[in-house]
Amino acid sequence: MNKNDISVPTETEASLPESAASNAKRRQILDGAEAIFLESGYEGASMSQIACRAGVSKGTLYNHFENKAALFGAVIEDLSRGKLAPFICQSQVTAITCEEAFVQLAERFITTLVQPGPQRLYRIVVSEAPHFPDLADTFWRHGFGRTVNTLAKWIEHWIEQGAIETDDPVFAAEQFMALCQTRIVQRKRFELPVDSSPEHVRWVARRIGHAFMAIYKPGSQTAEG
Amino acid sequence: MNKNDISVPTETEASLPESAASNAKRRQILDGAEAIFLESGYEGASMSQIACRAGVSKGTLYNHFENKAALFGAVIEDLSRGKLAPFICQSQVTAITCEEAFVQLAERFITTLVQPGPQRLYRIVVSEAPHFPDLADTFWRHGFGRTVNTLAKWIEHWIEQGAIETDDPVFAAEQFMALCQTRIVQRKRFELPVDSSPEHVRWVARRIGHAFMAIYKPGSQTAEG
Amino acid sequence: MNKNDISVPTETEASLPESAASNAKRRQILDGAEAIFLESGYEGASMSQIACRAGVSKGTLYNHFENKAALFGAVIEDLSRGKLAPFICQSQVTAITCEEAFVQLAERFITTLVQPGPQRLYRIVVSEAPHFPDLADTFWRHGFGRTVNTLAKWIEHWIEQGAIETDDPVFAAEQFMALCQTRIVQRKRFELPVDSSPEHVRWVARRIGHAFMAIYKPGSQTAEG
Amino acid sequence: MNKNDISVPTETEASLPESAASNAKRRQILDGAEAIFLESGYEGASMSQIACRAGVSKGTLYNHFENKAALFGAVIEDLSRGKLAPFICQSQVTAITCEEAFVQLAERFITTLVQPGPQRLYRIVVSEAPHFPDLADTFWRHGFGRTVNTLAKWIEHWIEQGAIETDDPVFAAEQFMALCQTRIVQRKRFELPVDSSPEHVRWVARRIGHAFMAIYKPGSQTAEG
DNA sequence: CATGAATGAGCGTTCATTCAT
DNA sequence: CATGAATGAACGCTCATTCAT
Repeated sequence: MNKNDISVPTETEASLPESAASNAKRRQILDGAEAIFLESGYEGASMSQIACRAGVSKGTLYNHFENKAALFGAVIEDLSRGKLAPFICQSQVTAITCEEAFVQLAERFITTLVQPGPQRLYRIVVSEAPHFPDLADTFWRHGFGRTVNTLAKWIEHWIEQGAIETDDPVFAAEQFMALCQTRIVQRKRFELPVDSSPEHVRWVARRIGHAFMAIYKPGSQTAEG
Repeated sequence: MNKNDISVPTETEASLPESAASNAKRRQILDGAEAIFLESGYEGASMSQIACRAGVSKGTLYNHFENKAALFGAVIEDLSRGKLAPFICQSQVTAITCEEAFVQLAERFITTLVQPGPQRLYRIVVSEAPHFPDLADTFWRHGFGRTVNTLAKWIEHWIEQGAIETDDPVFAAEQFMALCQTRIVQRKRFELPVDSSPEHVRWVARRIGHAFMAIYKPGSQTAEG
Repeated sequence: MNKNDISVPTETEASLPESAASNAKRRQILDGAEAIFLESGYEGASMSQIACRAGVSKGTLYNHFENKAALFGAVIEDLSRGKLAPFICQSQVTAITCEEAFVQLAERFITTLVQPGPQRLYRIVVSEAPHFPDLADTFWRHGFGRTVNTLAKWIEHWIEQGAIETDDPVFAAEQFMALCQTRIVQRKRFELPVDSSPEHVRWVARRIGHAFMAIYKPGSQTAEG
Repeated sequence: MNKNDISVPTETEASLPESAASNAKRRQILDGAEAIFLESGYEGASMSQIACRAGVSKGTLYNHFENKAALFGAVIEDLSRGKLAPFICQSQVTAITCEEAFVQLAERFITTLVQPGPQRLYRIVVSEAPHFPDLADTFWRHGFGRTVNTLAKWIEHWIEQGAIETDDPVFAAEQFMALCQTRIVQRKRFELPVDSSPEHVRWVARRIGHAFMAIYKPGSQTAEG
């Protein structure tokens, strides 16, 4: 494993095969449901639309999932696991210096987060979190939280290199991700007009990398309580 | 005006009185609608529930607002203007040093943002932004954006004092607000368990203040492109 | 009175003046209500629309008319009396021969009956007749029935002239009116495409006049039981 | 085929069976809807009433018909095709002389047209014709127009016999039908009191037959332009 | 297991009507 | 007498869910 590879091994899914045909239908339903839920939100989506988009009958939905809420839960888990995680984790960082490495990482994060899929997923998870207790937990474990953990380990690597200094790499990772949501990601979330060109993304990423280094480069933590 | 006062003058609302009774009913409806919309989201809220909570008949809703969407828009505007803005803006900072001032500010921001009202408003605005183009704009102008502007002016004050150095105070303000959403605010948004005690808030705020100073204290911007 | 004048003296309306202003408002309401009822039918019309078109408030409607049904009744009476009757009755026939006189009359009838106003009035009266017992009676007394009576008297005139022979001029009048509804009027009622040019109207009218004379010219009634 | 038989072969309906149960429900809904629409008109009928009368739930209505308008269209087509056409067309005329044949035909027409079903159908079609462009066309093709065509062919038969003389049998047919609407049918349409006893019907029919012969018997067309 | 018709509660909205001002 | 806000029943229609086939 390359020292710069921050990818995370995909969890070995138990994935008892049950029946190939059944799994195919389940996949078909999940695909349709993901499309509709992300477009319309939980309440805005209707089981009829989902059945239609998935190309199955409404009854089939209920053969595979107990009800709308259960289907929604499965959709979020599937998305968090399969769509979001790969986006964020499989990053091959090719930088030489530490700061440049974080700049590249910020660039990738921002680029990923402003895409429609992750944006929509973020929206729906945040908005339904109060009504589905398990949902945000799922999203966190497979998505954001996982990224934070990966990032924290990567930061530990740089600590070993002597390029970063902190006694709380997890907090540092969270802070880095918070910084990545400055301006572009933030405004996109509100559908406000914002320049999201690669050039602007890189410009913001550079400022983030610079800021992160300013905070955590060895010697800057002295004053901290 | 105290130099540390970052409050913003409330916009002189035209607020043509029309009729006292009519305005009272409008207020009554808005109050009921705010409660329901924040609880259930846009699609999840029903006009019947709103009428019930507001203590008026369903027909009355439609005498005051053209339809559900218009009522929702009015609710968001009212909340952004009346609930969020005061929370964020009317802060009397009593600090002596610059860093301590930003720590206090971070503390106030976090404390505000983790409260149920702002959390719910954030949720609904983010989730409905794609379906209501005007909505996020309203929220931004009266809420977040206004806070950013206020904060930027405050930062300019510290620049004049020689305590902060940057040529882009608005970006710095956005970065400060992004930092404030590390850990507690972020996790609360996902309804994840997190220590939001005043002590922990203060601890996070201190780290934010320290980080912000590390980024923007005079002399740290030299390496920046 | 010209022997060819088949107009009917307008009934001396009691029309107690009450108040000029009140009558003006009543007129205003009737005008608005007529427009809406004729456009949308009884059930399809709403009191709100009527109030809006009439330029008065909804409450005012109920100050002048007990309810929707009463307003509708007044509208039909007003239309039957004021719009339909004059159209049909005030005909100056300038013909020389009896047949040509009936041709001219048929021409006028057809021309009148295919116009939007009378068509709509016919539609609404026919369709609401079962639900408003008085309504069709009103329409008949002031509209169709009055025309039949006028026509019957006019036929009697021709009987005296020896140009027509029948012992039942009222039935003859009804038959003449039935004939006038052949083709053009009939098809217009179903909104079917039909040539309603003056030339075609005249062509049909000639056939009607000819047919009527064939039925009622002296000597043709001999075989009748 | 008897020369006096003016019946028309029922169109071979494709009537793909799809499923017996589905067609039965459709029939059940149409029956309920016909009853309600004919009683109350299009706007006056409510989908709830129809569901109730048909003995199904409201949702079922919408499984079988896209909306109220589509259901209404299907009702009119069904009535025009199934109820009106047979009434009018399947007439076995047993007359010997031509005039007596037309008297019998008039008698049947009048008898049919004064019955509640055809009366109500006429009312609703005439009143909704402006709002449903296809509707009157459907009614005409399956109902009135078909009758006119059948009648025209029958008239041609009498022309061949030398009993009738005209170069426009279709217009003659229309004229005959117009004559049939004298007095009884006309007044019934306005719900006016009128003697509709078989004796009176026969009396009117005799006058119509006599009139029709007077117009079209050989030799009477000479004066025509 | 897939289907799709059936359900009835509930949706957003409009209605005719009332009544305090 | 004019007004327009208030009402709640009813509107056309959609919903999540069930179940016989």
